[in-house]
Amino acid sequence: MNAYFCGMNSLVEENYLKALFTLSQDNNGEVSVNDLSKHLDIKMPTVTNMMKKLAAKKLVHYESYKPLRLTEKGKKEAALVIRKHRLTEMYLVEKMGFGWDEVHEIAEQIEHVRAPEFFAKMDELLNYPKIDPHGSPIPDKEGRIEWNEYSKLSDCKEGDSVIVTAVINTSDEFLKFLNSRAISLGVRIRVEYKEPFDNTMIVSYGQHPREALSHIVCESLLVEKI
Amino acid sequence: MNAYFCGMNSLVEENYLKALFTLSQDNNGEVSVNDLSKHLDIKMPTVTNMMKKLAAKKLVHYESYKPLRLTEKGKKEAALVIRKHRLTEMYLVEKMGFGWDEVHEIAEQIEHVRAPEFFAKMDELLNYPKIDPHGSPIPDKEGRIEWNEYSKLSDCKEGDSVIVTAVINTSDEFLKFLNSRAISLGVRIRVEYKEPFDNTMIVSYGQHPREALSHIVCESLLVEKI
DNA sequence: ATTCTTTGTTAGATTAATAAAACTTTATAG
DNA sequence: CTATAAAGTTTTATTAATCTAACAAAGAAT
Repeated sequence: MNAYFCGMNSLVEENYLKALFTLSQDNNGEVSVNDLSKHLDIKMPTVTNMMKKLAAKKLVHYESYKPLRLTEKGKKEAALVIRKHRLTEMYLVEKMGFGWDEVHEIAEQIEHVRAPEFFAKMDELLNYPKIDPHGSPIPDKEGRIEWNEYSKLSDCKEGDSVIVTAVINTSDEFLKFLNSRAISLGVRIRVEYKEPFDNTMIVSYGQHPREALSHIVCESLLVEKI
Repeated sequence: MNAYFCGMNSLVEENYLKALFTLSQDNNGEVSVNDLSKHLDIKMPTVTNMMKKLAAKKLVHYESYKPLRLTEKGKKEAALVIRKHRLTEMYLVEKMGFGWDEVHEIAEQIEHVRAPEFFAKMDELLNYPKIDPHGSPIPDKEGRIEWNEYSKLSDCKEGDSVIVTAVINTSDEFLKFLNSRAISLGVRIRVEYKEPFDNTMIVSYGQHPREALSHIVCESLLVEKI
């Protein structure tokens, strides 16, 4: 058998779990064999078969003709794969200089690497990020996910009041910039005006009644609406 | 079939090629089925089978009961896998702070990632290194290898004259240190004395008749004997 | 030169992941 | 309430990678 190369729970299994996890978010935990089949581009009989195997491993609840549901164990496994994927995306963007749009395919591959130290190191070098470059939450080492509704400051409207919750870009320059404007996690910001031409925002916060933040900056600040 | 996940030439195939390449260096290009079998920890019949498949793909020359030999195409493929492995090792050490001893297993996994941009980026960030952290040459993008005989300065004896050919550690601090002592690629160094206690070396070069280089420094300098 | 050992090959079987064809269940539309 | 469509399942088959057992060739040792 091939488990030596592909790892204990194979890369194939990881892909099924990830797909189940993703699809189940849109439909309160239930996934149809058909949707899964289409999502993975694998024929339905194959999917049915694999579901029986995953059920035998207590990773999914499976009953004939019923919708599929991940077990708690399955959810955790899936979350850990997603953790590897999102950490990788974050690393590729932050530390290697890839664009947000370029990293998905690469991360799709690297997420299957079996080397905990490697992912732990990325986590450390990124300073234990809670979100990925697209603002999606990164599950923790136990597979737990903080389901916060983050939005980019750049997506807020005039009059919105928000709390800065995370930064996407953690480059030195950006952090220095934030520092120079006394913006840090937890700061409460109000959008006073949004320039239609270049999307620059005039905001107020703390001792700063009127700061201009460029669109680039606003895109890298994730906030929670209040 | 599984090629969608494992890639065009599977990860398994890559491992056979890599092993063939490695083993053939010790024996002017010839490898026995037995050695390959032991090296990969795969039984002989399986190896024979695989050799027939690789022969069908023109990657090895195979004749019953004769030693195995990689074809030119096979050598190139193998070198490209080794390139990915060594680039990865170099990246893990240089950019992520792993120790030389920790990186092999991780690189063993990442070398099978199919994402040319990823390896190209590592290459770029490492400034196109020619050798890996152990001083082994990194094949170029065409799979060509410069077969130079590099040794570490720390392995040289009193009286040896050498030319500095490469540095293993490319950290800012180390490069600054080298700069401060006017050591750069191409400098001709003579080992005057080697302190038995801590392996510090007293060397002479250019305008410097007597510089002391610690063991740590000497281990990071690769040289060509003359 | 005959025997024994090592090395290599063949044949047959297994497992994981897949698909095609045929069949069954559930849902939908008259 | 049937008839049909859609979704799901079963059965059978294929491919890649592996193994064990049995056999064959090459090489070494007397």
